[in-house]
Amino acid sequence: MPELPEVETVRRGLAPHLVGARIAKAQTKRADLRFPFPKRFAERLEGRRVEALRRRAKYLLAELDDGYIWVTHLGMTGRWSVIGAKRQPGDFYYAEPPNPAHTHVVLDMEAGRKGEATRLEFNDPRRFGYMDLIARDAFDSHPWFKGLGPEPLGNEFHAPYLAEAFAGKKANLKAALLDQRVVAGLGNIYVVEALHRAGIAPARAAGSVSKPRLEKLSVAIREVLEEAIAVGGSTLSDYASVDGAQGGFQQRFRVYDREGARCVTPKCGGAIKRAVHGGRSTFWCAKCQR
DNA sequence: CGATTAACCTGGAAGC
DNA sequence: TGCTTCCAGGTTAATC
Repeated sequence: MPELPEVETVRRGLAPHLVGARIAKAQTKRADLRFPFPKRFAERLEGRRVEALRRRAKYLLAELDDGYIWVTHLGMTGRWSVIGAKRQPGDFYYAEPPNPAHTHVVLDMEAGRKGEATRLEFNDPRRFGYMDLIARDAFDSHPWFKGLGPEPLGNEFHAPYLAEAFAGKKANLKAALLDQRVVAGLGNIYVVEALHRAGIAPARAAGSVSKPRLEKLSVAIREVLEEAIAVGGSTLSDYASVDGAQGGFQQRFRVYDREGARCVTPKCGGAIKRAVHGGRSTFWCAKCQR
């Protein structure tokens, strides 16, 4: 269930092992994930030094020293693990180790920032994840990236932007926020949670929402993402960070997966509803979301 | 244009 | 103990 906060958590966990380090050995265990790996993928990774690890929307971007960007999308169940990472019992629980039958990429790193040689494994039971190597100067025109909207935690995302993006739109708000061309990185959980915090019904036509409400919405989106990142994202079943730690934000869901429960908004207490739209569950409080 | 369905895959939970 | 059905973080194409 990697949405923006989960991908960001993985990025932060992976960075100390990747950035500044050279890939000593790369192995793929099959020819494809959701899509075929690029030609000679493993060979092209071997010997490369990772100069930076960034995130765009739900993609991880590793900038290599040969001018290529190595892209990973985690799909639904993709997981990067640092093998042998010390598990430090802290605020969060630990996930089951991934099933080795679904480990598809193995990287042996030379020394990273921490000075340790580590093994990194990509595991993905459903194989909705995907990877590619994109030349840096072709990145902006690449089909996965050229149409993406602004980062919701970036400076270009604010109420006036939403007003412009939604102008004349008859699609419902929830669908509009899931559209990566409008804003990049939100998924089902965080859209539903942000709409609840903003007090707006998911079925509202996007173009019909007032400016003050869009202000509330833009703030709610930022807040929910920042809170989620601070606790390592949300774990429904598969997701875990690179050291096996589960997220903590699932304990703070106000509507997601809470059908029939009472709304926690002060003085509300309405019943949380669930409906399916476009094949995905939507949760909201019929009393305080208008 | 917008809404819905299916497709890509596996595994876990629930129902009978 | 089976077996079947439904469901899940994402993305994209086809169809109505």
